[in-house]
This record gives sequence, C-alpha cells and structure tokens, in this order.
Amino acid sequence: MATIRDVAELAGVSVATVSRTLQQPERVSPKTRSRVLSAIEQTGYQPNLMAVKFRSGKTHSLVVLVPTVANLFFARVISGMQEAAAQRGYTLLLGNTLGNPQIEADYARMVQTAQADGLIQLRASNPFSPEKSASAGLLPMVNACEVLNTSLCPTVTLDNRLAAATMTRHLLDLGHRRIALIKGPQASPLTQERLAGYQDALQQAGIDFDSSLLFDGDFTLQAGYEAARKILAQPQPPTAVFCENDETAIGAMQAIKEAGLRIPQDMSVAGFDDIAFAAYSDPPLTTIAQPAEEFGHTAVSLLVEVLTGKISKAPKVILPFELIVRHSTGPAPIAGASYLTPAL
Amino acid sequence: MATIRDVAELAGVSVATVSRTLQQPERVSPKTRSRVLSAIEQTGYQPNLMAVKFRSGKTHSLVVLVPTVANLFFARVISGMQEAAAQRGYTLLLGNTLGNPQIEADYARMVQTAQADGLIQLRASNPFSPEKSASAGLLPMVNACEVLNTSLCPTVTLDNRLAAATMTRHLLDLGHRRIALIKGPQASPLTQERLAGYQDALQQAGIDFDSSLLFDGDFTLQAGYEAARKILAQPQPPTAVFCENDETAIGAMQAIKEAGLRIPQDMSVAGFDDIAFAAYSDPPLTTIAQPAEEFGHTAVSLLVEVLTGKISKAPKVILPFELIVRHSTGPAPIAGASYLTPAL
DNA sequence: CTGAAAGCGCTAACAC
DNA sequence: GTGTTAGCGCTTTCAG
Repeated sequence: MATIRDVAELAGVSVATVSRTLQQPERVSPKTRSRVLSAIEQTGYQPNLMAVKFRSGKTHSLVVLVPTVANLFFARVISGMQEAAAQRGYTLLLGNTLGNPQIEADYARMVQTAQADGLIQLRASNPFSPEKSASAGLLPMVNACEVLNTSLCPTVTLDNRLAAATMTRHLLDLGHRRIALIKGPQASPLTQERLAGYQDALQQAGIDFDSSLLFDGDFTLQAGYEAARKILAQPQPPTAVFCENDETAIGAMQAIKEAGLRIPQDMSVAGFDDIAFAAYSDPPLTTIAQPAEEFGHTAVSLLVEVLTGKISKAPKVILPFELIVRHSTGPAPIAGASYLTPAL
Repeated sequence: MATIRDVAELAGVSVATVSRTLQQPERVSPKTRSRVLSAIEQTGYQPNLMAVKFRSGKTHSLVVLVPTVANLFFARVISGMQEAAAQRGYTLLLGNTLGNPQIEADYARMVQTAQADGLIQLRASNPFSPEKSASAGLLPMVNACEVLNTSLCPTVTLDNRLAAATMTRHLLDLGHRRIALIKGPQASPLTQERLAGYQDALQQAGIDFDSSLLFDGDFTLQAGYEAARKILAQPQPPTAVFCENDETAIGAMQAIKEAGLRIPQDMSVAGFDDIAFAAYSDPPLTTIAQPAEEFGHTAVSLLVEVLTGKISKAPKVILPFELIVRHSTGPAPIAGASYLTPAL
C-alpha cells in the first residue's frame, strides 16, 4: 500500500504538499498539483483514512441508535439519514440496540472514544453518561421520532398527541362512540402521547373515557392480533379500534376478520405511520402518515450543525403529519344491529 | 479527555505498562495491574479507538452492502449479522447502496482505505476494483443471499432453484396446470434461479413451459399489484400465481381480491421469504421460509475467518429452506368453472 | 515484569 | 507556494 511519502518522492515534493493537494487544492500551484495528482495515479495511492481521522480528530461518522432495524418505519427514517449524511460526507454507523440501555451506552461510548463525531437517538433515552450529559453546551446528539423533553440536544418529532386526536376525531365523526385503543410499549412516550390525544378527542366530544377500552401492545403484528382477540371477547365490544401503529392494526385486522366480522362495516380499524403495507392490507388501512425520510434528513442536518458549532441552542423541530383515509374505517354500525348481518 | 499518558503518570508507571494492562493483562503483575486500573478509574480514561485502530491497523469494523434497508428480509439478515459481529467484537457499518455499483465501489474503498477490515455483499456483484480482485488470495469479503459464482470469496446462499421448484411442485400437486410467475428484478440471479426452479418442476410434471405466463416485477408491493392486474387481463388467466417474494405476493393478492376473485378458491398465490407480514396477510400466505438471521450469522462468521486467516479456500455454504403452507394456496378450480361462482 | 523509544500515516503550524 | 518539523495517542519491539 502506497503512503503519502511514496507519492511525495515520486512527485519530487514534500508530504505536506501532497496533503495540501488533497485537502486544499487551491493552495497549491496548478503545476505541482498536476504533478502530485499523476504521482497519486501512478502509485495507486489511497489515503489511510484511519490515519486522517486519527490525526484530524474528525471521523465524519455518525452513530445511529435504532431500537430495531426490522421495522419499516425506522427503515424509512434510516434511508433518509443515509441520504443526508452522504451529501454532507458523513458515514452512518447503525446500532441495533433492541432498546437496551446497556447496548445504547456502549454505542454512545463510540462518540467518547473518538470513533464517531455524534449520535442520533431514535428512542426517548439519553445514552450518554451523567457526567458527559452534565458538561457544558449541547450534547453531540440529536433525538428524533420518539423524543425526550430536554434542552441537552435538538429534537425532531411530530405532534403525536394531535395526530392521535385527529384520528380519534375521524372515528368519532364516523359515529363511533366506543373506540378501543391498542397501545404501544408501555415505556414509550409515543404510547402515552397517542393515548393523551385519544383522550383529548374523546373529551372534546363529551364522551367519558373508559379504561376498559385500553389494550396493551408493543407495535408488533402479533400484539395487534392478540389484543384484538381480547377486544372481541369483551361483553360489549367497541365499534372501532385505533391502533398506535400500522403493524398492530394489520395484526388486529386478521383477528377481526377471523372472527367473521367485516371491516369496516362491523368494525373500523385505524393505524399510525403509513408503512408501505398499509396501502396493501385488506381493506387498505386508514392511518396517519409520518414524513419518515424527512425525520432522517432533519436529524442528520441538525446534528451536523451541532457538530460544526453552527447552533448552540437546541431547536425542537415538529414535522407535519397527514390523516390518510382508506377503507378500514367507515360509519359506525347502527346500534343493536347484529354483527352477523349478511354483507349484501 | 484523559490520555494513556495521564493514566501512566497517575499510576506511576510507563505508558507501555498501561497499554499492556489493557491488551494483555496477564503480562502485568497483579499489583501494578490494580494500580493502573484504579488510575484509569480515577481519570475516567477511555482509549482513543481511532488511535488504536490506526496504530494496530485493525479497525474491527465490517461494511455491509445492502441494496435497501427498507426490506424486511434484509432487515432480518442484518439483525443476525449485528448479533454475530457484536459477539466477535466487530462493528457493522451499513451501506444502503440501492444496488448502485458506483455507491458500492465507494463503500468497498473503505476497506482499502483502512476504514474497515472486510465487507459483506448482499448482492451478486463484486464491488472491488479489478486490480484488487486480481490480487492473490481471498478477497476480504463474503457474498451472501444473492451470490456470485466465484472463488474469490466465501458465499452463503440457499438453493433458490430447488426452493422454487418445491413451491411450484406444491402448486402442481394441488392440480394447477397454468401457473403464472411474477419475477424479481431482471438483473438479479435470484430471479433467474427461481425461474429455473419453476421450469424444472414444470418439466418434471410434463407441462410445457409457456412464456406468456411470466411477468416482470421488482420485489415490491406495487410491482406485485401491477403484474397481477396484467395477469387477470389475460384471455385465459392462470389458476395460480407464484411470486418470487412475499411483497410481490401481497401486492398481487390485493389486485386479485379487487377483481372479485377469491383466494385460494379462484386463484392460488404463493410467495417467497416468509416475512412477518406473510402470516398476517388475508389469506395467510403460503411461502418459502429462509433462515434470514442465519444468513447474517454465517456471513459474519466466515468473514472473520477470512480476515484472521483461518481459511484460505472459499467455502460455499448452502442454508436450508422450508415450504410453509398457509391458506393462500388451494386446489385448482375445476376447469371451466366460472370465477364468479358464489362463495357458498 | 517493566520502561525507553521508535514509529504508524497523516495534518498543521511555522518558516522560508 | 512549498518545505520542515512536530506531534496526534497508541502499540510494540528491545533492553534491562
């Protein structure tokens, strides 16, 4: 492997000139520049980036803490990040953390051990040690999607509470009065915010909140399926189910259809996220669309600004959402009508 | 940030001893060792891993070239890799290449610029330059899932041809005689191998291959949907559709149901991969299960063996598959029976 | 078992 | 515009 010294010798210049030709070409005369360039060509020189990073103290790498890559919403967010990072000359290091604080802390250490310049956290949790967090100024981090209420770093999120209220109102407008909610993981702020939005809409419509209509989930297909079975086993089942994400909704739909109920005639189902499968479920799912790629873009762009010292306050960016009405939600069945009314 | 020198001073030893305490503790007396350890504790010393990697020439990083992270099958493969890599002390750098050879080459350069020790390619393409590939010995790479027929590096795959033949035979056994095939991307060997398996089974059953039953796709939901619409518009539609992946199948099912056909009574549909959604489609999808996480494990483990010089020949590992029969496939409708036969 | 010393390949003052 | 030089923080001989 050729080093910078080989190039310098071949070109008959100093190593500094070679370095400059690569880093700040304008500070080298065109003549020497071309001589150096051709020497690089001839030797097949590739700078040892580990040395560059070590010496310059800049890795141009960002670590991304994602609870699980096997989630279509996160996959879209990551695609957005990769695009934005590549544009700015940064490389992404993906950490599949399973939401485990220990694993997160390990990855956060990469920032402190000079393996990465900064970090993007997709979960509401600060992976840095208390000491590090106590240090002055912004943390080299951006918190996106599921955010912490902190001034330690910029955040990118959407108004989950308002979005959930919007969906709940959509259901209320359709005449539903008993609306079940299948929640996400207990510990997630997303779960709580969406629950709050659901309650907001209920309250505004003058409907008493009934906690027996709340069901636990964890954002997986299976959890949706199981929760829906519990819902159907209720003495007085609701006429609509709002699921805190699309996977849950698709799982729930399967249980509902297995029970012989029609969607939306007998039971409306709504999701959240608008993953690709939402448009291809049967029936296509009414959901809340999130600008996933935009989350990624914004997070990377904010992080780079923090790292380059362009911002010193922690902005809180709120991205827009959109209610997507497809065919899984419809008017509430007439009270007292049997679930077994024939389709035609 | 404390350096190794700070620790050495505080502990009253040389930097070499500190380094040894960390790298080969057994070569340091228990007394000094504990003194060094407590000095590390006190100073909050974290080795600068960039320096370590630079100096040692080993990055303990592996780059993974994945056509798209927004694919559930790849997501599972990556999870498996991450697990195996973490176990061996390696970090994964994910490259979303969109199947673009230019982007792949850029990532491959990371290996040559000492940013990563090796590379895992999930697409049948050699991202290294011809010169690099021509160098003696194995390339620091493993090719998994969609593989190249090469002796330049180990490969991990499954017998796609046999798997496709198995699925086709399943359909033939159900009495289907006209079976459409919705293919993957034209350029992918996977597409060709699965097509070959389909043809094998047909031939073995003594059925003439009919190229008008072949439809183009690209492994997406939408492509499946569109191909299915074309299939239904045929003068004499088939009674079964074999899709080269599950997304395609789920997209196709939507088009088929929209057209008023019942699955599987009027039309059987089969997929490939067994993604999580396959069990939650309506009806649940018959498919070929691949051991996705196992692909990841095996790829990492082989790559580490190559990097550590444990192997010098390129093994070709073939992982097993399994036919999962759910409810999207059933007996072929009686010839001549109308598609519009009522369900009951 | 421990210390001294020589770099790894590169960047960045600082001179000229 | 270019060269000289001093390290970045660490590992690793080589002595002792």
